[in-house]
Amino acid sequence: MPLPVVVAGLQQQPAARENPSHLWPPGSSSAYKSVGIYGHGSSSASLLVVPVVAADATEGRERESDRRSVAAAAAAMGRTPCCDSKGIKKGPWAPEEDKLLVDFVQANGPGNWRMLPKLAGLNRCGKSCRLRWTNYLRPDIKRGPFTTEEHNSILQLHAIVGNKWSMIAAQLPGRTDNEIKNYWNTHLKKQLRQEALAGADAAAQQLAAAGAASSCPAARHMTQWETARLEAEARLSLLSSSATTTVASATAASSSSSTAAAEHEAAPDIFLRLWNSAVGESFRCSAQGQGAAAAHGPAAASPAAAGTPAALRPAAPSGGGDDSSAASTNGTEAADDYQAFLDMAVEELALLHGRLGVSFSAFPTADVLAEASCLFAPFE
DNA sequence: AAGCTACGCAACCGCATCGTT
DNA sequence: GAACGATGCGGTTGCGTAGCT
Repeated sequence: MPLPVVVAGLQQQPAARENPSHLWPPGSSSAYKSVGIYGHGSSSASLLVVPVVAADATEGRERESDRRSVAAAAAAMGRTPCCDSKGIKKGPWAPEEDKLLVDFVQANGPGNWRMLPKLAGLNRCGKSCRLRWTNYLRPDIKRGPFTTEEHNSILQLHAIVGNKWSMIAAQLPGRTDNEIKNYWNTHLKKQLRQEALAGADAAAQQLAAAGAASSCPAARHMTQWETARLEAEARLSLLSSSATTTVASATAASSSSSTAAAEHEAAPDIFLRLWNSAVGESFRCSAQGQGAAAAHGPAAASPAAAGTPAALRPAAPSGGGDDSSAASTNGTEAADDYQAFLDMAVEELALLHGRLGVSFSAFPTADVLAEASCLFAPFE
C-alpha cells in the first residue's frame, strides 16, 4: 500500500469551521495550522494524498473504564496500558503533535495505536491518537457544511436506525460518526423538534377541521418511525422484565402497551423483528460493506448496538472495504436491501394489524410506510 | 466596548462486545 | 468456560467563538 504523502507548502488559513482556531495555541505557525485541513472536500486544500486507511486498524489498549483494574492486572502480567501513567497529555492537540502523528502515519501507516504514541514521540494515549486521526487528520474526511443530500440522508437514516451514528456515517462517505452526531445534536434535533411541533399544530388544526392527519408526511413518518422504535424498545424492555420477575410482570400488566404485548405472548415488534431478520441483516451487511469505506471501518457491524443476537450477526466483511469506492460499488445492493427492508415493513405491518388489531397504535400505518419510499433517496 | 449567552465541535469517557489465550 | 486484551461506538463535556444586549 502506498504511503501517504504530504503536499507541503499550503499556507492558507483554514476557515474557522474547518479548523477551529481555538485548537491552535497562540503563536502557532500558519504552516502548522494548515495541517488541520487535510482532505477538504470542497477545495484544493488537501495536504495529504493518502489511500483511505483501514479504520479497524489495531488500536492501543486504553479502556478508561478498566483503567485502574487493568493497570494492576496488566502490570502484573508485564504489560503497561497506554493510559495508566500520569502526565499523559489530554485536551486539544497542538500542531506539533498533529505533525508528529501525521508524519508517523505517513511513514508507517495507521495501526498499532497502542505503540504509536511512544514510537511517534507523542505524549498521548493511543486512543487519543486514533480519535484524532479518524476524526480530524484522516485525509479522506470531507469537511465543510453538510449538503442537502447529506442532511436528508441523515434524517432518513436516523428515522430507521436511530442513534447508530457509525451506521449513518457509513452511508455518507467522508463524514465521521462524530461529525454526524454533532450535526444531529446541534441542528437536526432542534429542527425535528420544531417540525414536530409545527406538524402537531397543523395536525390538530386539520383534525379539528376535517379529521385529517398531519400536514407534513415526511416529518410525520419520521416522527412515527422514531416513536415506534422507542416504543418497541420500551416494550421489549418491559417484556424482558416481566419474563424474569413476577413483580415486573404484575406491573407490566397494568399498562396498556405491555398488556397488549403480554396478551400476544411477547409478539415481536415489527421494527425489531425486521432489524433482526435476514432482510435487516442484509441491509446491515450492505451498509457495513459501504461503511468500511467511510469513517470507522466495520462500524455498521456493531451488532451489539443493533441489538442483534449473536446467531444473527453478519460475518465480518471479507475485504474490509476500506475505501470510499466500495460505497458506490455496493450502492445497488444496498438499495435493494433497503427496499426489501421497507417492503417487509409494509407486509409485517399488514400482518400485525390483522392479527393484533390496534395494539400498535404508535406504529406507522401502511400509508405512512408507503411514503417510506422516499427513504430510498440516499441510494439514488 | 464590555459582558453575557448560546452554539458548535473536538475530545474525552466509559460501556459493550469480540477475539484470543 | 474464564480471563484478559483489543476495538468500536454512543454519550457527554469543555472550551472557543459568534451573536446579542
